Amino acid sequence: MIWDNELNDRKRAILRSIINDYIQSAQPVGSRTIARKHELGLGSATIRNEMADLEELGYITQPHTSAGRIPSDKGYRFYVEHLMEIHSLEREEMVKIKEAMEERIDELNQLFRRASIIISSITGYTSVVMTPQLKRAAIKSVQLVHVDEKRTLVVVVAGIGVVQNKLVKHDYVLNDDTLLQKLSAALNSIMTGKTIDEITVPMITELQHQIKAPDQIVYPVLQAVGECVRKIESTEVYTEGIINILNHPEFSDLLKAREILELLKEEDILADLVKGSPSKHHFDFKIGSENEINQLKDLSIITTVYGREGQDLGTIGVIGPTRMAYGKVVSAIQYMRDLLDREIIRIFGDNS
Amino acid sequence: MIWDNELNDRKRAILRSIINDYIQSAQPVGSRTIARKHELGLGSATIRNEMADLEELGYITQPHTSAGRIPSDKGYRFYVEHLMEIHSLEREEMVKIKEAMEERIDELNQLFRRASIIISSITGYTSVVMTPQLKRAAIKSVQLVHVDEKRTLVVVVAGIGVVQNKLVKHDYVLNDDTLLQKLSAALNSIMTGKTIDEITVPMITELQHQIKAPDQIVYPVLQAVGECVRKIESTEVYTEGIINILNHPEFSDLLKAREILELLKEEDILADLVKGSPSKHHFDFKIGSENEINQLKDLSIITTVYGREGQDLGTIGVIGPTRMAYGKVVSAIQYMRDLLDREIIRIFGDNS
DNA sequence: TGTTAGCACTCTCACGCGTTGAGTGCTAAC
DNA sequence: GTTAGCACTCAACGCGTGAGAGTGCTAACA
Repeated sequence: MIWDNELNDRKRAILRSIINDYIQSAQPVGSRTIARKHELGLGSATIRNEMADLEELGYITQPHTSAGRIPSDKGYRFYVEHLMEIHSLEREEMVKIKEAMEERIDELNQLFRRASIIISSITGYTSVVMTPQLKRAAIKSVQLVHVDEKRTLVVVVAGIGVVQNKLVKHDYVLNDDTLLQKLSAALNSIMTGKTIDEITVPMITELQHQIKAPDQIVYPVLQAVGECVRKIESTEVYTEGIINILNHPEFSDLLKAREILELLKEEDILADLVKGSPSKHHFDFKIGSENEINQLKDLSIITTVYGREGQDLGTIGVIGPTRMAYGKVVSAIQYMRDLLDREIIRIFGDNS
Repeated sequence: MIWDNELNDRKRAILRSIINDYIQSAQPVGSRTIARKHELGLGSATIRNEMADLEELGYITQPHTSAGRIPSDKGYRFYVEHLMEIHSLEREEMVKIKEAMEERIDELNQLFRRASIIISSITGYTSVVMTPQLKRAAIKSVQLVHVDEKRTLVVVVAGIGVVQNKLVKHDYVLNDDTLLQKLSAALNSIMTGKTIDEITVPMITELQHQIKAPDQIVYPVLQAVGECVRKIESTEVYTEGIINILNHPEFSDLLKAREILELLKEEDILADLVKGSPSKHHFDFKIGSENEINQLKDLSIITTVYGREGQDLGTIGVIGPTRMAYGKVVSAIQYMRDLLDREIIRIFGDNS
């Protein structure tokens, strides 16, 4: 950032005041307000001059000549990088979060859903939690469970301990599970330790030769295994509090609001939005027009990653208006990320 | 309905015209409009007189003296009972629905989700699908699957063929699944054919005596079985297109819209709203203030039931403004219900 | 007796207009 | 370099006015 020195301390202080005020009030803020509220020991005229400079430099803009100033995307960018104060959460908020997270949870999807709900309720914005993406997961075991004569449950356990299952319906009539046991053992012998794309057609034909299981059962089962692996490897997106968007005056225009809600509903768009926080202990900000999608240029997105270092890293984030309480959101996400990390270790054990 | 004769044919025709027009335009409709658009062979003055009568009887109201009339809840009620024409769906709509439903689906939740999405997209309103409630489901079998040394997957199959599973984490270290097989067999021997509340404590202690499995594994497993049964017996609510609400001019007031969205988000409220369509082949209408929840008095809800007669009946419905295209919605729901019935039989087989 | 043309009346909505107030930029004095 | 003062700008608000849609009522008609 070569521009860091473009602003002297006084300008920074004024910019910070403007943004803090605007975040709180959603109203353009004028020089008098700054002079009065924040004790900078400056008169309004001085502040006016500085504001004119800040405007020329592109940190703030004026909606119209006789209005106060509002921060530009560049202003917010400078704010999150240099000016923002991150005051930690209120004690009661922490308690609330902790209590909610400590209710007995032992499935991952519950955990993520819960986390998403809490973050959105604490911040008042929209939350997104993306599950870790497990690329090319090695299969640990495959189990077949006899449900009834025409249906079988396929269970796949992957390397780090994620489990998926799928019910298959087949035309072949199974009266007991002896065939399934044989098939299950055979599947394990060829699949264990491999990723799905290491399993080749010859292996399958070989398998069929060995145990002479009919096609009507083998194919559906294989397909289900593939489906389970796909589910294991794919990421899921949990989102909560989408309609919180409506609480903020910048979206009082129904048409715009609808458009945004429509977009945020789509999981793949959300996934696109929040992806790309590379390292841990680092927050990624996308502010307003830094976002690729044009309709969302009045939104900011704050994300970070959670999970065991180097392993399954998922993303957690918050979407809100550019005029977002950045400091508060950062601390909320931070707190939740730490809790998530702890819970994940509790559920999976610490095999790092 | 003692009032059925309160309206002669002409009044009915006029009322129908008013409602059809209003459903389409969302504007108060005046006497001239009716006289012109619908060929009733009557002058506007005559219609004005009839409208005055209809107003006095409470079927329509005037927003203010010099505006046209809009239907009251009572008017809509009469409309759905006597006046509404149910023209079947457009051919292309049917094709669209059928194609969407015929993509390979073999899990029930996918089916319901899909149905919900389609209904909401066809009608442009909010759709709700409630899964069948299986009260006191008999357990058909319980299977335990060895996942890794500290985790076991519990699979419960219930009478009609519904399957649920839950992953349990236990402190006891399992190196292979011999113990699980024994436990599984024992569980089956005491649980098969019983509902969950027929299983008593003595049975459990007896079981523990027999197979000498440690508490650290038996208790978590039992709890998981209970959890699975709970999931099997509980209903789930699928809803889609909530924000379609915003498309309708009656909810252009952001505050009201937000309130409604907030309510429709809650699963239990939805469940409350749509419950209570007793018999099959019958539509249940809740119009405006007939609804218990005051904030939703501008909404109507149309529901019907699907599923195999006498057995697992679920509910499918649509929520929209009282000014809803009732005819269209009814035919869409009808069509979808038939498809759902067929699919359910396909998945479960017809063991009725 | 039912229907309809005509008319006066009512009320909303959109438009234009002046006023108000917040906030600015500039200048001159400190 | 800072600040008080002043003229200027512009959105927002309230108000009055006129157009338009729709009504109810009356009187005439079939």
